[in-house]
Amino acid sequence: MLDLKWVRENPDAVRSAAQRKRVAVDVDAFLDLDLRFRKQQQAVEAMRAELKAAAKELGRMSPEERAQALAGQQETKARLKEAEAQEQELRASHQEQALLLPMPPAAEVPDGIDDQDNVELRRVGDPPDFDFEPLSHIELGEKHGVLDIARGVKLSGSRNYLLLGELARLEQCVLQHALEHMIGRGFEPVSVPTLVSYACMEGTGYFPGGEEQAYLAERDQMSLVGTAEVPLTAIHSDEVLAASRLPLRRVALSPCYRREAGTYGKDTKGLYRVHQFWKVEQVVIGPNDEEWSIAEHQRMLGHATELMEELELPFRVVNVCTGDLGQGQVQKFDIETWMPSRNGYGETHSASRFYDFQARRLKLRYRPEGGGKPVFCHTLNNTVIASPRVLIALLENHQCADGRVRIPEVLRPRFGADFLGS
RNA sequence: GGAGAGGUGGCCGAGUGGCCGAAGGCGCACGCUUGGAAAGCGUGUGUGGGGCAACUCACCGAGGGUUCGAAUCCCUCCCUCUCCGCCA
Repeated sequence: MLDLKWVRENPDAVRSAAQRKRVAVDVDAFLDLDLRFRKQQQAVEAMRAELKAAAKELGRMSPEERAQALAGQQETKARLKEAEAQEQELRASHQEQALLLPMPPAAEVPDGIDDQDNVELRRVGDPPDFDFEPLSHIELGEKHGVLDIARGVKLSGSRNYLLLGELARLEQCVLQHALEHMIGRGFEPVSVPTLVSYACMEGTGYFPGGEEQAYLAERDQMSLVGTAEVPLTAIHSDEVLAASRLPLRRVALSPCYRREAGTYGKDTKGLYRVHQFWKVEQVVIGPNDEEWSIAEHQRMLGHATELMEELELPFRVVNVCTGDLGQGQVQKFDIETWMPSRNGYGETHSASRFYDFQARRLKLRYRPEGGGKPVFCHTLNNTVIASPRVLIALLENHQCADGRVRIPEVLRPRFGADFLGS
């Protein structure tokens, strides 16, 4: 949600934001509607003021006088009712359209159409140079009897899977390690609901627009989240926090659910694109300060890249282009990890900053130091680790000539062995 | 699932038809006091929209209704708590 006063004063900035992000939003139509809505609002308010004043008079009148004056009151009430109906109509479409206005991307976001135009910022680590024919994670998983996609599909349809034995354990080790990685950096671990209200989805910017991607429990008007960003960010919605509590740094390990509608035929093999996965997600709620947000964004990115280095995985960081940005995102950095079977980098992390876009929708505010009006917070989020996608990288990059998979040093104490499949 | 109680400002809590946007307290801000602090005293302090000035409208869980007039009466829904039942 944008500040509508700002939108009225800076229509060009909104037009340009829409253009850069390649979203179809008619700013002029919105401004026109906005004007008509406010006019109608004023008309309604004038009538209400009239009625209110008259009601006070009536209270003081004698019964005979009152009987006479009632007729006029009834007539105004009838007119008001009509005007209110129109106002309601205008308000509904006004709100609907306001929710679609795009947050302007930061100046340093590259222009582009889709992920092809994302700009690589840096590479860390070198893709492995195998002196044997490397296997895909599917082949590796089947070879060791730790991955069963066919039966996952039998249970739940396409894009479902079973991890067994050592691979199931490895997954838990990675997730636990990631969680502790963040706790060690001052983040508070939180166990969150993953079945949430529509308000949470709208507040974080996924609805309206993302309904196709979410599993809905329609009978209960709930939605399964695609990321713990949703509950974590919405924890303090409709609240006014004390400034001293900020920033709130939190991390959650949760299951995530995505319908992956419109991806038929894309990444159909293996564990890359699945309907259900685990993710450790970091979310920060901070003060309304762009400088601070920018710095925190880098810190959060660092938390994830440090972990990837610990896991000894080659990756690169990309500056996501305007066309690939979400409606509310100001800037986004993706971490893409090398996956030999793809012979390329595959997205494993996504770090976004929103400024007050989500906070406005969530009514997430704080009272500034020294009192004063409540101010909307800034919010940011980033993946710490997502599984099974990271398992692709772990299995494929660390495979040995004999088919075993080397476990990175940091995970060995937890995993209890140096290799998977020995 | 059955029975009951309740949802009021940043928080607690009074308020059963007009004098209530709402007592009182806490918290917070400013001032006094102090060597400094605490305590104490005084003053101020809800949110959002429109106008952007005076001012005005809305909001006492949400939505409807009754009434000239609703925090207060009626209906529906949501949520919380207690007891019972069931159960991970």
